[in-house]
Amino acid sequence: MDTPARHGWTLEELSSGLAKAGVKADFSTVFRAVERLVAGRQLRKLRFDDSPARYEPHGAHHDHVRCTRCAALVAVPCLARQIDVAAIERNTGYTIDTHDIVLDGTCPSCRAPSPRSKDAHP
Amino acid sequence: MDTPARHGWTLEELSSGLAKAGVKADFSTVFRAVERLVAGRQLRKLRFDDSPARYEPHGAHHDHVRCTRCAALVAVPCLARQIDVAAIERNTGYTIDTHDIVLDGTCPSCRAPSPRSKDAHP
DNA sequence: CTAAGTGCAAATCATTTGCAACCAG
DNA sequence: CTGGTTGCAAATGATTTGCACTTAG
Repeated sequence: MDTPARHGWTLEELSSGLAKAGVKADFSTVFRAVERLVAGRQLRKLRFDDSPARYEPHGAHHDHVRCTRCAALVAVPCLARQIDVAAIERNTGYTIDTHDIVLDGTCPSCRAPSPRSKDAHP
Repeated sequence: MDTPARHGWTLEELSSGLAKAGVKADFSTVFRAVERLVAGRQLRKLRFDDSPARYEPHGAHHDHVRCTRCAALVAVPCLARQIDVAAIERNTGYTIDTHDIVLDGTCPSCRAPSPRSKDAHP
């Protein structure tokens, strides 16, 4: 099933979205604007697998669960609270300020209903 | 430079590494072999930011801490144990089988105690 | 012989960048 | 005028794919 939730936008989506909204902006202009926002920490750049980068407003942080078969994406509340970040900062010397957590698995639809599985074994 | 820990290999590294080891294999051959292994769950494909994909043996799982300034990468023991995965499976209906956790922050060297920083910026 | 694996070159795809025209101050 | 933006086109970089050719079984 299709997920109504947005997990940020790709440049393509932003660009065509703007166009549809009547704003004329070249792809490269959108690209430059967005990159500027990323640099200024207004946006976060997300990478899922091989798909094009997605950008999300920096405040809207949440983590993701992703179906490895159909690539469906679901957002879950920030999981970092469950991680002992302080311990990691202590052990690595790094100062942590954000994160990207993606849990990979199989979504309900891809899991059982279908009787035909093709790529399960060698 | 320092390569205390490997975080998988890029195709480029694998390819040239093989060459150096006397194995003659075209880039595309390496690519196909590696992708096959990923499909067969022998390797995991990792994505860090914009850099080329890295592949790591599926068993060697660990998570990462990354410096947003110099991109230095450090491995930390699997953090998923700290996350209540069961709850997520319950809430999303997904079956989780793996994950990718990247904590972003600033490494000690970039934090600035030292006057000389490699990539100083305005 | 047949199917699978390989090298090479060319095609894709997503992103970046160079540069001249353009707009606000 | 002057500096910062834009659009367009062309350049990159990383992957992927088509196809003819070997090679193992």
